Amino acid sequence: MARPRSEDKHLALLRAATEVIAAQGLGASTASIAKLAGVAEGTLFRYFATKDVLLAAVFEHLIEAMEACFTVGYEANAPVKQRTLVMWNNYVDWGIAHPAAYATMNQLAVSAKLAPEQLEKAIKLCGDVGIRPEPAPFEGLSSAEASEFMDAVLTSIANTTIGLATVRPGLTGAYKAAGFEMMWQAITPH
Amino acid sequence: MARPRSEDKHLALLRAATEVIAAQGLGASTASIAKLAGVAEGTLFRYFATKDVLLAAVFEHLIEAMEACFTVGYEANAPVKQRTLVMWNNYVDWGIAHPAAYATMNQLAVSAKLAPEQLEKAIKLCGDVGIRPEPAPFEGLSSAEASEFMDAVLTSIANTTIGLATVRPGLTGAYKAAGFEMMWQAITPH
Amino acid sequence: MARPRSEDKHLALLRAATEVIAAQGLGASTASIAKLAGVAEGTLFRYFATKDVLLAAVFEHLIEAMEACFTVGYEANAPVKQRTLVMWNNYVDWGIAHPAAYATMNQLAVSAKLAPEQLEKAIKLCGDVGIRPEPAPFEGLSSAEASEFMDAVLTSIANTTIGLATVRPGLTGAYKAAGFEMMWQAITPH
Amino acid sequence: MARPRSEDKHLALLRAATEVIAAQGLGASTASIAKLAGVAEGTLFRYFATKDVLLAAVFEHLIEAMEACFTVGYEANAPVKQRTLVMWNNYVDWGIAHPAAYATMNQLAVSAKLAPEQLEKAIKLCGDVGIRPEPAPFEGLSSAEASEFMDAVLTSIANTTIGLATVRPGLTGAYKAAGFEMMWQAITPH
DNA sequence: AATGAATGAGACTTCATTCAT
DNA sequence: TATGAATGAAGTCTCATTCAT
Repeated sequence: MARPRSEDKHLALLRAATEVIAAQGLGASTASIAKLAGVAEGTLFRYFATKDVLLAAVFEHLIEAMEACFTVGYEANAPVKQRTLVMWNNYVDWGIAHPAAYATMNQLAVSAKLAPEQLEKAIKLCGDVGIRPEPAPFEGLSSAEASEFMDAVLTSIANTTIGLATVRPGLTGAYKAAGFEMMWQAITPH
Repeated sequence: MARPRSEDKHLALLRAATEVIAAQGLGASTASIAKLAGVAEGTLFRYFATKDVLLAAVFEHLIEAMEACFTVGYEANAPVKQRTLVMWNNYVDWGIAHPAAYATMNQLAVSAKLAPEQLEKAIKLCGDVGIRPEPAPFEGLSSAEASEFMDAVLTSIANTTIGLATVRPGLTGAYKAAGFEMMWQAITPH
Repeated sequence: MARPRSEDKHLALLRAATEVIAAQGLGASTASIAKLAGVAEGTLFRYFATKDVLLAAVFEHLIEAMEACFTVGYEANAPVKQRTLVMWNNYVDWGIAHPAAYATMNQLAVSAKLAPEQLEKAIKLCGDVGIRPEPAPFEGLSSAEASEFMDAVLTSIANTTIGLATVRPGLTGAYKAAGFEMMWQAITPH
Repeated sequence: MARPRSEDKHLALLRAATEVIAAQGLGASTASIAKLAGVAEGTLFRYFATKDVLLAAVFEHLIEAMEACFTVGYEANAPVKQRTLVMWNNYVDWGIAHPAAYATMNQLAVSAKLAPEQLEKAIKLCGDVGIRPEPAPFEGLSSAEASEFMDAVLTSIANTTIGLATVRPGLTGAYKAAGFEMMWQAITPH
């Protein structure tokens, strides 16, 4: 019967937090976030009980936003390399297109402010990105350990690609292609 | 600023900062750093005019410390792959052996608290790490651009290796070998 | 070697807190206390880590101040009633002379902000006030229980006396005498 | 202010306030009171314009509730001591039976949040409790002043009795009897 | 009349930096 | 030079009260 809670404000706060954190780091004040979102300082705490709760929600939101991009253009029947390429492009494109989101997500990922289960989710998502060939047999690593390592390498090359492409947007296409080639060589058994 | 008296205190502050920042992040208080260094709160500011100045000095110091490890075991006449392996091991071993230094360096590198020329230095160092084969010719990238990209990929795989090895110390040897293989495949022209 | 911590400020804060709490209750802000003490807001927290710590220290300080008045005029050889009268007067006079201290002490005593051992101390002090005849035998109460009850009654009558005397200062002398008589009748066995 | 609709809600708020204040002190939030009362935050302010107004109403309500207990078992023809005993028991029993109400009333009584005329009322009620012998003639006090003092003493002993009985419920009967004896001795002329 | 979202003042506390000793 | 007491701005969060629904 009262004014309903505004989905708009909820979203505005998440977006504002994403921008402000990208620019100023996790130390960004709740006041600056509220201001950018266009709400009063106190209002932020009606939507998120605590700054940490807000940060967790931002992470969740960014993960979901990213996830949503991943299915685009994906075809289950295509050969492995092509499917991997689609995912690669989706991920890299997302990172380049949303630099604030990308930066904030990275800051949160290394911040020790997230619950373990949230990081799990993110790691699992990264695993999904890695449609890739059978894990190469590495001396001293089980198949699962090798898989995990390869996924991590895949992700780190993608991040490197995003980083450079953001700095030199003109070379985005070339970076994406070259990055994919390097990544593919890295994780293909020889 | 005249060079302050005690070289000991200068160093103690840098080390204390490294430890405290690794543990608590860049928000760590100057008071806690001074305390761990065994000096008074105010003394810190006689050695470093500002917290940001201290942070920059910490970064500089860590870069130098790392650099010092790089020449170990290096032989100019050995074949490329072997020389690269030596550097690889030096870097990865350093990261694993000095987790606080490694963590703090990474925090600083992404913190927007560093002057551009400092980051340059770090990037250049990473370039030096990369004793590696001739850059592969990538469509749309100049030789210098390809070089830079390959160096960045090399570094990112090394960091991934350090990260996993730190989490699972028992597999350090296997990670180092597998990581090197993947990296080498990635940056070798095919 | 640095400026020594000021005993003056420590005391000024305790006194300011006593005054402000007497006037505004335990909800009084630390800012108002610091202001009345003539120090910066932050300074308060150098002397007392927390508002609760300050409150506990205020209580302690008031108890000690009160204790200090109790030995005045006390003669161990005098008859019981006379010794009791001396204590009675000391206590009542103190309460009347320091209304803010008296009010603040009472507020703190009922505030659930004090550690149990602090209340113990206060209760023990009240017991000391009660130089009084042998406990009367009350049906269903052990000697210790009767003692405790009598002390409590003694204190409550003293407090009542202080309260009325503060409201009507002109009658202080009469209240003190009448209060003592009533108290004495109450706790003397019949 | 037009009389609000629901007598139920009015009462629920008064009761909720009594409970919450007993548990958390006068700093208890209006939100928590509204919640316990089962109404919305804003609704509270339709019944009580201000938090202070609510507090005053709570006090009033408790005084009335207490008053209602006083006539129980009272017989105008009985001897004085017996009539006094009836009142004594009524008061003490009420305090023990309604600890939240009793605690809240005391908190309010010392809070400086009440208008003088309200305290008057409370004091007058305490006077009514004191069916008691003729005031003793005390040096320097008029008959009215002595009366007032004796009433105050009577009340304070009753409160002491309630306090101890609440802490040690097993001794309630003994405390009540002993308390009455002490009180009676105190206020009987000798 | 009732609701609860929104507000912003103000509470407690931390901290980089200054400065008296 | 070294110290650590002092400062006050700024941060997170709470809450009485207002107001759109």
